[in-house]
Amino acid sequence: MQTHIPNKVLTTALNLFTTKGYFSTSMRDITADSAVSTGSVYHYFKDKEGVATALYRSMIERMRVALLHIVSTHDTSHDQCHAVISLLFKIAEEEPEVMSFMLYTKHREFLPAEPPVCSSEPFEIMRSMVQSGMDKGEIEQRDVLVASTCLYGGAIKMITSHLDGILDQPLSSYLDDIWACSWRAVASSKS
Amino acid sequence: MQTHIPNKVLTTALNLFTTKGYFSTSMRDITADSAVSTGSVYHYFKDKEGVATALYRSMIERMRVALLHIVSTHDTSHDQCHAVISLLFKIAEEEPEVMSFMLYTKHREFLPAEPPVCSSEPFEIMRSMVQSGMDKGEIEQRDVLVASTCLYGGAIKMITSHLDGILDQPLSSYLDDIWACSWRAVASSKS
DNA sequence: TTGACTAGAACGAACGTTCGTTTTAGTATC
DNA sequence: GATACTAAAACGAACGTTCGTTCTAGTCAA
Repeated sequence: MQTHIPNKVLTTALNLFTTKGYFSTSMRDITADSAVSTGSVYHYFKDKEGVATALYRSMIERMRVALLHIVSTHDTSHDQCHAVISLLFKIAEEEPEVMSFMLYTKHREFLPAEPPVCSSEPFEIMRSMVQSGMDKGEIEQRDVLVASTCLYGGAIKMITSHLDGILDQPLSSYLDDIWACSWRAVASSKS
Repeated sequence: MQTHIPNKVLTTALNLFTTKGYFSTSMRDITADSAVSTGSVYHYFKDKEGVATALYRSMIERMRVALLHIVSTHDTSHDQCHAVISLLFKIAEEEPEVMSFMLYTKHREFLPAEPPVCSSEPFEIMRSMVQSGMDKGEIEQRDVLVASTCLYGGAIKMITSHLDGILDQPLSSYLDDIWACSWRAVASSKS
């Protein structure tokens, strides 16, 4: 049972946005499901877009912290990137709404002011892991965007498949297989 | 200059849906930009969703035909899959709206009746290429969904990056690089 | 009493859609 | 060939609904 009103609103909004979509959830839906009155919602948030922005920012921030923690607790790019994909899979399974809103939602459509997810700080941290892997010779030299896209692309596609419900097995059971493919795509030949 | 009304409507809708998003384009926008009256639009299409459905179906069909042609004109899975990615890159560059609507739009939000893109026939054909590659020993044995996701995932992510406008170079200049990574991810060790 | 908070009725704008009408194109009648 | 009729196509003003938001009234701590 949550008591803090902004959190109640954000949690409700997250659920509604990911199940019905941003445009198909009305402020009335949010007030009804969260049991918070219209007045209160507008007291804490400027408008509907403000709710979505707050949600988006809080998730970006959460990811940023988690990724920086991974960087500081793993030595090789190999281990860092593996930890990233493990983390993404874990969140996708335990909190699919969070992953869904972060990866699978076209924020541009209702958050025109925010930069695209791929330009966000978390994705930049992920790319910097790849870059340092290339500097150290773990990862073959090539355009860092290409390498990152190939390394993470498969895993992310797998997550969206999971969110779409087209996977037979639990997502985590694919982790080793996906990682083997993804790493092989970019690893330098000497490793 | 188009004269066939349904085509005028569909072309206009495609442009508006991909630039403003489905929910942010009104029927008034469509009638204004296409210079077709409200009455005529509703004469040819049941409702707004009907316009989107027709658009979606026509694209799926177009892809289906193109992919079957690739299958029939290339012998190895290697060549087939390479041709697929080339085709996707070509469409993404020459008709970004088409790619955008096909790959990057959350159809589920406004086309709840349609199956997700990844379950559509085109994607099934793409997976069958991978499956036959595994049967022939070109591609390492593993879950076909995992292999397909890894093989195509990077390229598709690259396309969405292109559509987001975060690429420095023209998309096609990344093709060889991406293909090298992608194929290496799944190719059997003996090849 | 004041100020932060809550409540939900009320508002105006914008939406998807309908519908009565006009225009067009084709066909039958003389 | 001219006329009358018909059905489909095209039109756009108008409708009812729903939306995001505002506003006024009220509550409760301090």
